[in-house]
Amino acid sequence: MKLSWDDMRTVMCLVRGESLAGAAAELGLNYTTVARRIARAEASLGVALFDRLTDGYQPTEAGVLVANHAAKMEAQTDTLMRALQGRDATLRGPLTITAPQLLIAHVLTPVIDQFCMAYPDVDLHVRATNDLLDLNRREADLAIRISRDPGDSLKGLRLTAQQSASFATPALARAIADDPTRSVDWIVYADYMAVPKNVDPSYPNHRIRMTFDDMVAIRAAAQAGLGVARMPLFLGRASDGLVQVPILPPQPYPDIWVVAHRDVWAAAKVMAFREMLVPFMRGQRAQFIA
Amino acid sequence: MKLSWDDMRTVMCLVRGESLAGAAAELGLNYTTVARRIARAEASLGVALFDRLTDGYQPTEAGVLVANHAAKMEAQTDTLMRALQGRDATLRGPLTITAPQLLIAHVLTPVIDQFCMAYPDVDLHVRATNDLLDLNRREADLAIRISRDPGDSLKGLRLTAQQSASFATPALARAIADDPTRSVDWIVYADYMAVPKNVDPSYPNHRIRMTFDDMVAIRAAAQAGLGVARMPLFLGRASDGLVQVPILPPQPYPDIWVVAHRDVWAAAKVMAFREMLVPFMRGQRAQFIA
DNA sequence: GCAATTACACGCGTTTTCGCATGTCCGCGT
DNA sequence: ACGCGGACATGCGAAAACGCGTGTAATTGC
Repeated sequence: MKLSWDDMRTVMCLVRGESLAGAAAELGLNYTTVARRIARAEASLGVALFDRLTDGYQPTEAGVLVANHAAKMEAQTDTLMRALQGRDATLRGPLTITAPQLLIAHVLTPVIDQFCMAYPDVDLHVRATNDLLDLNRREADLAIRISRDPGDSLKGLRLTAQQSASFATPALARAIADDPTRSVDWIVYADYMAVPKNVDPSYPNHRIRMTFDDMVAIRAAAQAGLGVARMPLFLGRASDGLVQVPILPPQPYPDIWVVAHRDVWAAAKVMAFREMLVPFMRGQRAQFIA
Repeated sequence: MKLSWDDMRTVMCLVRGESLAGAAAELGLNYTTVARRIARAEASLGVALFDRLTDGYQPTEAGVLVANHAAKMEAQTDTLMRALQGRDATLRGPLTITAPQLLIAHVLTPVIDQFCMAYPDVDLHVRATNDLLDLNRREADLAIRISRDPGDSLKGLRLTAQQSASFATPALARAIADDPTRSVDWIVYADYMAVPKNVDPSYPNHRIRMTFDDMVAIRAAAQAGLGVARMPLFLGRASDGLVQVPILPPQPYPDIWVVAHRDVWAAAKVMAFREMLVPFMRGQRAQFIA
């Protein structure tokens, strides 16, 4: 009736991963090892933790119980790791940052490069994604986010305000300018199935031509001349083949923040990055507002 | 920067055990293994967790940090184990009970024997000690305690009230009866450096002859005729060579309880023991009160 | 209806981990 | 001063854990 802590973690990963292979991937192990550990855990507890079904391992009630407790232990290790990281005064070793794909591509590359040059002993991992990584679970140490506030349990600094506006190809822009009453084709976000508010009333006719769930795709569609897209000023200005059109005057858009968990906010590497990022972004403010 | 959960546990045990050997004993490992795990933990974290001094391993600030978080994880595993145990509906496997030394010796032996006969598949461990074992940390599953209430987070059932009284050898008892004014020598608890309250006023002269921190020793001294001792009725009555003396009339004494953690209270083995214990103790009540 | 895929069990050879024996350093008491 | 015991380091052989390859059953896709 004595269970290894690592075996508890394995049980948790198997419940979470829903298959030996999934758990093994999360643990960085071969799936046979996961199977063996589960067998050992069940033997030492004398309780079945999983039902072996044809399509995989299905946790029993007891298995879920173990997994839930292990999850709390994992939260504890996350807290510990953050605490250790927050104490770390060195400018060596790994640092993971995350930012929206397009912000990295069009704005942040220089400051990332500058940081790597200045601190060659830091091995910087950049996770360019639009998903919000969980800083509590240490998926990243520092995040640059577009949002209205830094969020709970996170510490943040507002880097700049920004605005959005409407963009299209020069040809389409000219056509609309020539005939403001023609119907304007919009390319919009999938979950925002409407023409943007506050469009200039000189352009009375609109329709939604297509929707995407990804800004890269929206921009590509706009660059292909398929319609007008609303996007942050920095993005439209940095995109070849697009010009700003006056249909939608510059609108408020969520601010850009740099955020980190409170525990790691003061870590040397996190501070060093921030101290390079903040003045850099201050110098770039003109890109973001009209 | 990835630390095995078992290594965290090892760090905690080393901080707690204060030497490789102490930690190894707690973990059931060889001390070399502990040393290796600590070295591995430090390597993977890149932080010194212990200072190697000539007289052993001294935890650094970071080591204490790790140990504190591991302690919280341990509490979590304890909770889990109790939960699993509470779900256990079998009457097989280990069951650990604890009770005061003298209560086992003079009262409980028959019911313990009865239980072992009735449930031969349960391997019962009895921890006869006056220390209060920590039921939260699963040092025992069920405890029989002499106290005024079951205590926080524990569930309990009052088995019987009891009283204390004064006991001495028959010779000493006669001598005092012959001359109530002679000075009565008392043998008392070390931390209770006073003659018991509520002594019969017919015996006006008292002095404390000696103190002990252990009831077995007090009884032995009384049996050797060194003086009068206050003890629970059941104990004095069951002790060869002692008779009750009327100096101290029967006094209230803390009740006897059976207690267990709430999580394991309803476990099959715990219930089975309780269901044997409760009627047994009911039958023994006359032993405990005048 | 048959190939491809997913998910797992099993056996074998390798790597890692572990326990034991030995050696060193140091403080302590005689 | 010298022996003794506690606490740790080190090297070696044994044991445990692991990864890989193969085999099987059920499901999916064409």
